[in-house]
Amino acid sequence: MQIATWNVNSLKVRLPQVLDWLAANPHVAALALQETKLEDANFPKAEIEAAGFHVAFSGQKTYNGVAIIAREPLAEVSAGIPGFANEQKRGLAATVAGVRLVCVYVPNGQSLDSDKYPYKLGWLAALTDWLKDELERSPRLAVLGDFNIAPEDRDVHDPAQWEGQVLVSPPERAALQQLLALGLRDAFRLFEQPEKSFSWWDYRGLGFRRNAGLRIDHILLSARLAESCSACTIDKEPRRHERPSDHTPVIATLENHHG
DNA sequence: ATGGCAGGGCACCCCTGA
Repeated sequence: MQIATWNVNSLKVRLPQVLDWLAANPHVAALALQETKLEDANFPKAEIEAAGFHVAFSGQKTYNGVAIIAREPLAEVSAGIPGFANEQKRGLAATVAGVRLVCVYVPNGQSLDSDKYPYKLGWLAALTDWLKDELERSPRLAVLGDFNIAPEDRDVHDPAQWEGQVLVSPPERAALQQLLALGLRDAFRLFEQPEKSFSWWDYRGLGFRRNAGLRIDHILLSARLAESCSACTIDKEPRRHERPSDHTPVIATLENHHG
């Protein structure tokens, strides 16, 4: 089975692309979406179910919003981070085919001197606390989403240009390392990868054409799932579409095993 | 030093994204 994540930057605009992509990628058992930007009352549940999928979602008007689309029913669905103020709809967990999936849209942070920056770090700390418990309950766990953190300089098209900015700052990178220290692995780095591999490119200034991007969308796997992971790839194809999202899907392939 | 592009709200210019 494959699991995938994609920040769609408005599901209202991108739903046809999402359904086309799922049809073209039949091994994707579950797809985590971020930035749906839809209140639950307006979520296209019927359209997604009519296409043969199951779906869970947690959204709000204008900003944020997360969803998980799956080919099998979703169990034990929970929105948000337990014990954390969840006005911003940025987290969703569900179990699909025996795998615990946690879909995250980590706050952007805006800039290092913004109030949103400490909010981002606090959000990540709360996520880490929660996932520690979640991992004890669910050894087969994957955290998928837009982390808004480029883990290392090799995940940045121009590290000198980005130095000192949000998405690459040492405290953000340290927060990601704290998350990994729970026993999670960055699926993409389990394998040899092409240099200059990114998952987001700025709409402005021909960012995609210049490959001026960042790798900020990640799939983190528990030790058990990392053992069964045989590939992790970034699918750049949707970024070439008309009206693309600025992010592209990231896909991890998990070999079937028992237990 | 600034804006570039895109989406949404909601009323046309502003906010946010990354």
